[in-house]
Order: sequence, then structure tokens, then C-alpha cells
Amino acid sequence: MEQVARRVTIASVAAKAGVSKTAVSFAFNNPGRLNSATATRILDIAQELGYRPDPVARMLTQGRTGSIGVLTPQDLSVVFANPFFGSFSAGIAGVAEKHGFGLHFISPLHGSLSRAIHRATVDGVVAIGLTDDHPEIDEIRRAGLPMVLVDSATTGDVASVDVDDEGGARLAAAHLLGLGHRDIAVLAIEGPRSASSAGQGVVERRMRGYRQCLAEAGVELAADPTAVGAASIDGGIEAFNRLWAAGHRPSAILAMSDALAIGAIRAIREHGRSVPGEISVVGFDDIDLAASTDPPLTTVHQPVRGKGEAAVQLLLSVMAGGTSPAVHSRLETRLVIRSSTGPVVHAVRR
Amino acid sequence: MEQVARRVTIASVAAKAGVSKTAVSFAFNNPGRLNSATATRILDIAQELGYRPDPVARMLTQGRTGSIGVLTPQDLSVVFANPFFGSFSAGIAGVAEKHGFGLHFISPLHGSLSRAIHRATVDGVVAIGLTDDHPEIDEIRRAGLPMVLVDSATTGDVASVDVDDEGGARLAAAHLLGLGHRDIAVLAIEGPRSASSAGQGVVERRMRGYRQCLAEAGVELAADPTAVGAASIDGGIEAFNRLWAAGHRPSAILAMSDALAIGAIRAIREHGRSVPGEISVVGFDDIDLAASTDPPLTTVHQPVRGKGEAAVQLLLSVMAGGTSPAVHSRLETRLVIRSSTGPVVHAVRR
DNA sequence: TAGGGTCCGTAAACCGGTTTGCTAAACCGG
DNA sequence: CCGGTTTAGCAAACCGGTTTACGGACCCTA
Repeated sequence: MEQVARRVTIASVAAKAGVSKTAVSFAFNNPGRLNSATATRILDIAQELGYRPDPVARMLTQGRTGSIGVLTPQDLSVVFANPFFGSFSAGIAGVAEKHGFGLHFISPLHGSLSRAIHRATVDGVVAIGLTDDHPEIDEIRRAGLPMVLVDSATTGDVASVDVDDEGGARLAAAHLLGLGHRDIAVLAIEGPRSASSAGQGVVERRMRGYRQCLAEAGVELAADPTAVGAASIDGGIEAFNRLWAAGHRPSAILAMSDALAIGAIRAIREHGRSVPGEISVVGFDDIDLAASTDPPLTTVHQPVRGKGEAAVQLLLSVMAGGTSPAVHSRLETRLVIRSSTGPVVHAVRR
Repeated sequence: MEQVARRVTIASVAAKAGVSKTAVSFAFNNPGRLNSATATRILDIAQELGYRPDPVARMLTQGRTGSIGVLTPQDLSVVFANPFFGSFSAGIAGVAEKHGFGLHFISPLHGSLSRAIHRATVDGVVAIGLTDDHPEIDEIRRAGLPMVLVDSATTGDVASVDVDDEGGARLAAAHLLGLGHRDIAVLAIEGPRSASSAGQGVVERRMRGYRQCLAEAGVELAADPTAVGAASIDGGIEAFNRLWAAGHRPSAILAMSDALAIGAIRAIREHGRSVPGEISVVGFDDIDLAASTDPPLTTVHQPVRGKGEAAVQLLLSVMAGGTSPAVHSRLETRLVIRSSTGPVVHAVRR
């Protein structure tokens, strides 16, 4: 009983209609090529049988998949926990959808990004947070897949979309300096160690911005940045707690993401301190919710959604061969001052 | 010049190595089948040529794609704008990745979900927010694709994961009643009209919960729910403004999502009213950030991430044939009281 | 030395479509 | 009535792999 229902294939439709596979194929893709009566008859029969051309087979012959890949350096389960990524994805999806492309998210399968890449069936790739020198990037290049790098700070032969991270970071640091803060700690995003990347990564660039600005004012950072598990609220809590446990009592925090900043604020309050009364916090990203947090977040704005849109836009033109691969787009950042920062108060230091 | 570099195929490797395609295939998938010397020689040559088996061709023969689809009723660009979806995706991704599956997001391509479905190459589908009676769902079923429905409230022959929406909604309404509120408005999520769905959708279920609870206390809703563009902050702002413009001055708001609630709070303040002083707001979802908003959000907690995890878990077992398709899982909701709600104040009503 | 196992490798069928000639019939103007 | 052009449909090659079935070589045993 319950015969294993063999998938209805083009051959079965052809058989039932008494025509060749060719005819069926034409009926779907090139109806004008057929007598219109025959065409509709075939389509009717196909309909009746519930036939749909197998997309995989179609991909094989057509040489295109109709979807673009989004490459992330970390597991999707951690990446998606960052609200930043939602907006970025929305941007990507917006223009991808408009052009009829689906979205395929690729993350390090069993720890191996390169393995994942080769399993993915995409026409092009948007890679976020991977620097130029990652072996995976090279692998994609060798595979001849069109690609654009986001947040990679590359100047090489591959298209890229970036943001003025360093400038944004400087603005944040300068803002704190202006409020009188001298005792400042950084909460950095932990990513896959971009070991040899010679300071190319987002983290390095923002760090450089912070550091240089502070150095110009003769201020040293209070502590080494505390790398956290990921750009998430929990990550921020843990990072700040680690700082605290190590005895650091900064008057201000430079966080490399809003999620981190929000986590830090939570942790700060758990330690009985107030924001911005006793400790000021500056975020990075300006996520949608940044204006609605308690307190509203002072943060470096970057066009998150626009970054996604620009990336796909660029990718499409690379795919179409219209753009030389070496286009480097760079978007602006700016400081948005809300209420999580305030003047330093010289209270009794314990 | 610049010869179009023909993709290196299995045949070219075979030719260069002086063996058959079969041998090359074995070298990759079944090395034990070959003399180890031959195998390594083949692999070396493949490496040298930069050969990688084409994933599409592989899919075709193996009959599996290695990825699961996420079906959304609306464009991804709007869906991703809802922080809820990020957490949900994180849950999905977590277990999908652990089992070696990629994630393919499918949304109504050019307005047609069914067209999108047939272009997608997936081994199974998680559909969120689509009720059982959607024609698309039927189409997937006929295609024989394993599937699980999330937030569909189905009791049919397809696996599903739900949440106690009605119960959660009742808790929210009861909470407001307990604070003395009688003048209550609802902010509903606008989705694709589930016209004939006989009150199956999330919106209908939550609405029913609100309404019944209030009715039992003899309270009528102050206004028809104001459908908004989407579950986003902007949607919440617009929805509340519409309410306000229509002359409604409720003392409390039941919002069907946290994003909506946060938007409403923003709008309320723009109208010079305070939360919860003059107007209380209850959300739904309990997103990660709900505890960090200003004011911290009173909301109905649902296990967002857990929902995603459960869905994929279920899907995998359906795909493996281990579970009868008609498993209906239902997760709990609970009220989390924070600070966006307070007792009703009988101030001078204008 | 015949018979029976491994070991190693291959040819060919297959997955489910698309696309390229090619042919036969119908059509057309003069 | 004839050569030339459309029109309608088909067989077969192709996309790039996997897998089955087969066979030759080699080894061991009785």
C-alpha cells in the first residue's frame, strides 16, 4: 500500500500528453515555439499531474541558481542574535528580492567556512566581516564566484562596501573627552581572530580610531579591550563584569556595538552604578532601538540597512559584469548624542 | 585573449589524471574503494587544478540539497525589521547548523509565494505565520516537501509549533484590568489578510484572548485595532498616531509585538503623554531588548528562540520519517511585568 | 589447477531538466 | 504545380556529477 509516490517528472507529463520531453519543456519556457493548442493541453496535463520542474535540475542546465549567498564568519545562531544583523539582512533582502534573488545564508559548517562555501549553490556572495586575507575569500575568488566584501577594509581587487569606522570611533572618543572623561575602557567585539590581518578588521579599525583620538589628548585606555563572546547583550554583560572583576572602574565605556553597550548598561546597574551619572556609555551602529533604550543610547550611527543594500547593488553589477571588480564604496558614520553619556563626576573613588 | 576559463569539471580532472570520472568521484566520496596511491594522486591533481565538485550537480544525483527553507508571508526586508525575527532565526539556525543544514529564506517573489517555493531548492520548509489554509501551504504539501508550520494554530495533518497566544493575550489584558484600566486600545500586527482563515492567525488568536478577557470584565475595546504596516517601530508609531488622530485617548495599549509597543511609546511621548504615567503599554514577544527599553517593557513572554529550535527539530524528524506528520507542539507564554504599565490615573480628561 | 575471493578500475546508466539541430508537413506566391 | 519559407515537434546531446554492474588481475586454498 501507499506506493512511494515517484516524483512526477517531465517524462511522465510527456508520456501522458503523448509528446516529447522537449515539447513539455517548451510549453513552460517557450510556449510560442509550440502550437498554442498543444501548449495549453500540455500545461493542463502538467497541472493535473501537479508537475513542477525540479529547480535543481533547472539550475544545472541553466548554470544559475537565482540566489545569492550571505557569508558570515560565525555561526548564524550568534550572528542573528545581534540586532545589527537584522537590519543589515533587511537591506540585503530588499534589493535581492527586488531583482528576483533568494537569500542563502552560509556560515562555518562544522567550523569550516570553506567546506560550507563549496556546498552552497549561489550566483554570488556577500561576505560580511571577513577580511580580504581570509583563505575562504581566496577560495571563493578561485571558484570564480562574484563577491563583495562588507566591513573588510580591503583595497584589493575585490569589490567592497565599508563604513568610516575609524572616523566614527574618533567621534565617539572625542565626545567622551569633551565631557571630561579620562578613565575610559573599550568593549570590543570578539570575532574570529583576524590574526595576520594587520589591523584590517572592523575591531582593529575602530580600536585605532579610539586610541588615536585619545592619544592625541594624552589619554591612555584604562584597560585592554575586553573581547566578548559576540556582539550581543549577554556578551556586553559578561564583558563588563570581567572588566569590573579585574578591578577596573572607568568613568566611561566605548562599546563597539549597541548590543554590547546595552549589555554593559545592564551590568553597570547591577553593580549599583548609574548611567550616565557615574558611568557614561557610547555604542556603535545606532540600531533602530537605540533611541528607545533606557537611557537612550549615545552611539555612532552607521547606515546599517544601506550597507546591505549597497552590497547587493554592487554584487549585482559585478555579476552582470558591468562593474570592474575593484570598486570600493565607503559610507559615512556620525555621532548621535542621546542620553547615555554625560559629564564626568568626580565622586569619592573607592 | 582572456579565454573564458571553462569551469574545471570532473572530466578534466579525470583526463589529466588518466583515469575515469568514476575514479575521481570515488577519490572524493569513497576513497577506500580505490588504491590509496591512486586516490591521493587524483586528489593532488584535483587540488592543483582547483577542482571542486559542483554542488548543484551533486544535489541532482543525491536528491538532497542540504538546506532547509524558511518561508515568510511577507518580504524579507520587512520581516527582518522585526527584532522578533532575528531571535527566531537564531533559533532556527542553531539547530539547522548543528545538523549540517544551510538556511534558505523564501519570501513572496514578486508577490508570489508559490512561485518562490518552486524556485527554492530545499529539503524541507519551516513556514512562519502562514495559516494552514494558505494555498501555498497546500502547494508545498503536494510537492511532497516535509514542512512544519509555526504560529499557524493548525490542527491538521501537518506538523506545527505554536505558542499559547490566546492565553498570553488574556494575561496581558487581565494585567491592565487589574490596574484599573477600562479604556484600552489594541495595536495589531498587519499581516497578509488571512481572509477565510476563520480566526486562525496569530493576530486573530491574540485578539480573541484580549477581547474575551476584557468582555468577562464587561469592558469593550476602545477602538478597533489599528493595523500597521508591519511589526516594526515605525509601524507602531504610525499605528498610534492613527489612533490619536481618530480622537482616541485610551489609558492603555495592548500591542501585539514589542516593536509595535516601542513605537507606540515613542509616539505617545511625542504627543506629550507619559508612559506609564498617563498611558500604559503592554507588548508581546519579550525580545532581548525588552528589559532595556525606556521604560522597561511589560510584555507577554514567548520563547522566541525556542520556537525556532523546536520547529527545526520537528522538521528534521519529519524529514527523517521518524515522526508522524501530525505532531502539534505548543509552547507556553507568560506575562513579564516591568515598568511600562501602571495604575490608571484619573486625570483631567480633555 | 580449478574455483572462489578480494582489489582496483571502468563503462554506462542515471538524476531531471534545457537546447540544438533536424525533419516533415503545411503554407505561400507566382 | 513548384521551390521556398514557416510551423510544429522530436531525437539526442548536454549540464556535472553519482552509482551500479561488470571484468581483469592477483592471491589463496584444496
